[in-house]
Amino acid sequence: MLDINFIRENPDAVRENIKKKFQFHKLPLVDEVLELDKKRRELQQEGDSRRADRNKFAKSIGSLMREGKKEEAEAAKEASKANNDRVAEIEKESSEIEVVLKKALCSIPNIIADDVPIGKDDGENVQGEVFLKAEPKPFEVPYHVDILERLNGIDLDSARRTSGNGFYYLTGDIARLHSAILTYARDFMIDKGFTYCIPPFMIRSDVVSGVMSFEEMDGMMYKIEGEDLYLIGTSEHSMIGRFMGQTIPESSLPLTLTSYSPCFRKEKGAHGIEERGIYRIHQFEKQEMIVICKPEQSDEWYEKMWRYTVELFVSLEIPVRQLICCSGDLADLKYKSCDVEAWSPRQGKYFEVGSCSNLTDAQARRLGIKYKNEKTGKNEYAHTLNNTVVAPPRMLIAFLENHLQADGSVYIPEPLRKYMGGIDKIAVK
RNA sequence: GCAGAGAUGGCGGAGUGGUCGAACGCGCACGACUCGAAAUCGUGUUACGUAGGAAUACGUACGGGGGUUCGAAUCCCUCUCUCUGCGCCA
Repeated sequence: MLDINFIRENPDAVRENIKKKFQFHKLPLVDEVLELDKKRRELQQEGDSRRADRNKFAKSIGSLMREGKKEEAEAAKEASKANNDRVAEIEKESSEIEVVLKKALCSIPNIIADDVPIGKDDGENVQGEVFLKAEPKPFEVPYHVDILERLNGIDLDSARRTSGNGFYYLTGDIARLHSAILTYARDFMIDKGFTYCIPPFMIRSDVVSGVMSFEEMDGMMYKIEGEDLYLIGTSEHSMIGRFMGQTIPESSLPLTLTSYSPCFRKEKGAHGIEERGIYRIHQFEKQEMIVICKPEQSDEWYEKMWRYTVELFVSLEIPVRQLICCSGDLADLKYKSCDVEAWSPRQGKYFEVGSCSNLTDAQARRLGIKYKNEKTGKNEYAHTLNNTVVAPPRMLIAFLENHLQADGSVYIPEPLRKYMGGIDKIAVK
């Protein structure tokens, strides 16, 4: 969500930005917004002066009553009523305009960073840095479910019976490995100075509609029957919701938080939900990082954040690369975004294991997340960023494929061993 | 879950239909006094929107939403949260 004042002053920059994102159908929105904004301000001016009149009437009626001038007071009441009718009309009209304006404003994409590659869709995303050498295995790498089953680490049949497609039982050493990865990731982020946080796993509808559009909500969120509660799709929802409408003291910025939560997603219409396995599922767990900072700090934090994820994967000896999101693939709120992708020796390509985004002030403006600028004394919108630290079980796929040995066992890299009771491999049962 | 009480500015806390953006106190900022400080005295101190170069003016906001009224912090409805007691429970 852009600042209406910015659009008013820089309509061409806004149009140029829309073109860069190949959203030509949204170009008319700029003029629509300018028009609505003009109308809105006109209405406000008339409304304000009418309301000023209402206040004057009310005051004079008050003093007339006290002086006992009954008839004059009644006459003033009549006059006031007529004025109030007009106020009501204006209020109705303004609130209608407000709704349309807000919707249009939310559809206009955030200004993207200068260094975002221009491209139509995800096919034009650009490879960034590459870490560790991506190599094929000297033997055939089976599908991850087969690896898991051979290690006695998964029970999909039972999960289908109890919960349906898109759920899983992880068992034994694999379940332990899953927890070990999360615990390691948690400690990894704490060591980077982040504050560990366990948020609510359910949030109210007003928070949901604050953090996402109706379409996203419909496609992702599970609603609790009979309650005004939804299961979170990511801890970002409750982590960012925590700061809705809040003004944060400048001295406590940047807020660097790492949160754990299970994530629940309907994945309505999503590609791959029918696929057997744990790549796309209705429930998974995730360690996330959230940064809320001053505007001048967000570029720096963005760089740091995706590199932390890379560092974590590299420490677990999993080859990864950065994939820079091109303009057309960038969600509307994002200024800049990249995925961290892990190497799949089975498929001979990289696949997404995390996503890092700088939303600048777009999300903060929408949700009213501000900080008090001590220098100017003004409240200003903060910048928000989020990134995946690690999300098993998806990450498990990369882990298993990369650490599978010729004998069918799976190698455990050193940093994880202390969370696995000291073992250095998971052997075939 | 039941019963009762409550939610007001950065904090404490008045205010039960008009003169209330809100007494008073604390805090904070500036000034005076002082070599300097404390104490004291004085002045100022909410946010957001609109107009304006600015000073400023007007509007909105007393947990959220809705209603009654010419006029609502104050009355009514509703939701949320907090406290106390009872009940239940990892």
